[in-house]
Amino acid sequence: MTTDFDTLAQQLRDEGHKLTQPRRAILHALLDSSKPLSPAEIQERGQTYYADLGLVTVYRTLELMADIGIARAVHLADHCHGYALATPGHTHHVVCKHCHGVTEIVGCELGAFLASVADRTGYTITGHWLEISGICPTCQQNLPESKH
Amino acid sequence: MTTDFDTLAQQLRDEGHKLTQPRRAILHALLDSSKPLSPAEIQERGQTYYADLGLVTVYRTLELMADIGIARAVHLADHCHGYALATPGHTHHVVCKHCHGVTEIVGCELGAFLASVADRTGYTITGHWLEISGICPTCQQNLPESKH
DNA sequence: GATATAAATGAAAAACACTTTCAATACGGA
DNA sequence: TCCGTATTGAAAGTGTTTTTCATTTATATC
Ligand SMILES: [Mn+2]
Ligand SMILES: [Mn+2]
Ligand SMILES: [Zn+2]
Ligand SMILES: [Zn+2]
Repeated sequence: MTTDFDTLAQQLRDEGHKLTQPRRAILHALLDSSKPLSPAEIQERGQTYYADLGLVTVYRTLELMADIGIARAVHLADHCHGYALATPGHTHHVVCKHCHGVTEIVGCELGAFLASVADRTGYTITGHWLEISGICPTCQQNLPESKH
Repeated sequence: MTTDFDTLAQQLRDEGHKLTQPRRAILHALLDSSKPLSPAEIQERGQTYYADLGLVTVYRTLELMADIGIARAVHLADHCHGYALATPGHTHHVVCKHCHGVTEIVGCELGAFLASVADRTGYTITGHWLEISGICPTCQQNLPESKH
């Protein structure tokens, strides 16, 4: 159940990537932390494992690890890059990975889930983001073949 | 039900803010669009309504409108600022608005909701973000008073 | 263990996104 | 119409992410 270093390292190898010192350092940094880290934080912590670790490599490696499924990007509340009018009633969005079109989902059915989160964590919940990604109907038609 | 220009403009006035040409232009730009726009896109489109619209004003106005509840920030998939290991089983996070601590939520209870989204929109759903914000138990104790 | 080769790296610079400062302007009440 | 203040845009500053490219490193093969 616990993801350990060797398992993650092997996943890299299995996907045909090299197991380099920078990548080892980044894995260790992520394993050490109980919370999401910014690229700069990952560089800083990773340098205790590999002193020359560069920031550019951190960016590249995180992208690679996210592609493979080893790491995941977590949006922090700052630096939001899009705005929409706040339609009454609270909505969410589905974004097409291919054409980047956005479809609004009216209605939010997270009430019960959020209540249970409040229960389990002790947090007072004040807001949430939900964004769904997929392929829109139009793009499904135009690209019935490839995968990436 | 439809949010029209006059209603939104009046909301600005009601909150004690001036109804300026830049703000009008930004409202029009947002009303025109069916999807979330970046600040730069809003400036560009807003300039068809007010040619001198500056980007700084766009940032300030969006923040104001979000405070009032007229606009909302929507995270687009780019420019993520944090990474975490993809723990097995798919998790979400609650982020404390005060201390920025992060608590992981194990388990995802969105299956039924996502299925209904697929039904309603025709999208093939390939992934989702859910992030919850609130005040953690510790911060609730340390700040039982103020609001902002 | 040495060698060959492509993948991966870090430095530097460029591109981009966002914020702060401040003098000039425009809104809205009187 | 006039006035006081909220609001504005230019400019400069800060921090983040990407691109480019010469060098280095991992690994497969010998
Ligand atoms: Mn919701
Ligand atoms: Mn989920
Ligand atoms: Zn599409
Ligand atoms: Zn907290």
